[in-house]
Amino acid sequence: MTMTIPTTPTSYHHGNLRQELMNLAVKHLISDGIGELSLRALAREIGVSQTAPYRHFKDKNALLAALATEGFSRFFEFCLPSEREPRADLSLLYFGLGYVQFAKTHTELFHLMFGPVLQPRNDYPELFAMGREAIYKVRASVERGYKTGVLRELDDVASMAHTVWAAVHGVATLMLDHGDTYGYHRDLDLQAEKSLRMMIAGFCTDPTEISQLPTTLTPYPPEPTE
Amino acid sequence: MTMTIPTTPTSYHHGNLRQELMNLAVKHLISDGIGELSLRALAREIGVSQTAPYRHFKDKNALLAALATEGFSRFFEFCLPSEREPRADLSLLYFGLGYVQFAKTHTELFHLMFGPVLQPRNDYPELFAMGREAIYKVRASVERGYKTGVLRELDDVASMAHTVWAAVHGVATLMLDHGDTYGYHRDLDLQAEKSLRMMIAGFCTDPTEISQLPTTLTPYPPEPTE
DNA sequence: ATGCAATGTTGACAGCGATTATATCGGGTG
DNA sequence: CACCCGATATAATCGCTGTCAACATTGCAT
Repeated sequence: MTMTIPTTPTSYHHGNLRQELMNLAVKHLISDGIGELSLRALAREIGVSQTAPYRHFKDKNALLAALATEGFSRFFEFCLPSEREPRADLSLLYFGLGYVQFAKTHTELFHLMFGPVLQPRNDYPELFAMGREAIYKVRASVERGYKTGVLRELDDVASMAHTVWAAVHGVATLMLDHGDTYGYHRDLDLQAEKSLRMMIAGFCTDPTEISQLPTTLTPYPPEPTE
Repeated sequence: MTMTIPTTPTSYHHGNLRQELMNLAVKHLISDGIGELSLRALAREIGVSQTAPYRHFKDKNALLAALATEGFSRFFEFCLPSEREPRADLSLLYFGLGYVQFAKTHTELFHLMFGPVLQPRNDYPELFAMGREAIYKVRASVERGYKTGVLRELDDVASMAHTVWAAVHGVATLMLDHGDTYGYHRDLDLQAEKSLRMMIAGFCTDPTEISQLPTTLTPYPPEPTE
């Protein structure tokens, strides 16, 4: 009887199936996309019966929802620079840059979190809550921007936050879903950042800070390393 | 031997299968969504064998691509007010409003046309061309706006058009995919229009025209009539 | 008329999500 | 210690799907 930690458990009960399913699912999500992900394939690869996953997830969408929820945790890390930035206008810019960066490096998770696959959201309360949390972060920045006078008070806080969100969301999704309409170049990253700056600058009382901030382009390419 | 026009053909050959498949597919797309659409179900409902559709579409995605391509034709009609408007800034606003309106009334088509389902676009040349045609329309407006001096020359025409596109696209997709994060109200339409105006106004030398134009809200609700 | 390309049919295969009933484990209670 | 119960995994199965290969029918051009 092996007493090793069950990395390769020989026992009847796997013991860590839920987590292992999610880990493997993320991998397949990255390499094959949402549509190709199959519960059966996951179970097969882990070496467990094809119905075992159903002990941990009510159905396939429940697994996807769990992935998306976990994805939000990673997403919030991408937005950390935004929360640490005291200037509200720069904070919004950092939020946008983090948003785009996340979309680029976790494309399939992004589609899961922000796309139409898991709808209506009411069926996934945790996921719903995560979305709310995200928008609240933007609202906080906008409110701060109003108080400090760096943002133009074009509308109430909620509406303004929604607008900022829409701007950022548009840049990111357009980059993902229509990137090949323009060709997949470094230009795309650059264009995304330019678009972000243009729009956010339009919300500022003094746009010079936004335009003067040095570019945050990450070393290109992340290029599918094969 | 009935000589009636084959609305209900009794002959071996259907004669109009391709078009009928597409019509029925659109219907099912509206009521059931992309994921639920099944070639077999379509064939069954039309009263034809389950493999007959493959004489007209290489695979399921080919049918979806055809739908998306056809969808662009309808889409361009929604943008007609934009092309008829001589003032370039208002033209962009109309483009955005048409875009949002289309997304709301043809949600599933919208997801097909602008979402990640049919990717890479290289596999669907006509679809690809349609996307290009759309962006060219925006570019034309931007160029006109530069020449007439109503748009601020924040960047070159292509970049500026991309940015406008991103703004509009963000408003529409956020409305569709995160509408229930805020609740499905008339407020959503209103918010979309406000966001559009805010962003486009930021691109104008004189934003008063944009903000003074009367609201274009259509009678609410389209409400699932069921 | 005849032959060919386009169109539709039949039958089959593998893969999928999901359900039901059954087997195995492990921890807490007597 | 023995026992039982809940949590977990299994086996067998259903109905559905996309897709393929081989065959049947049609209409049009020659």
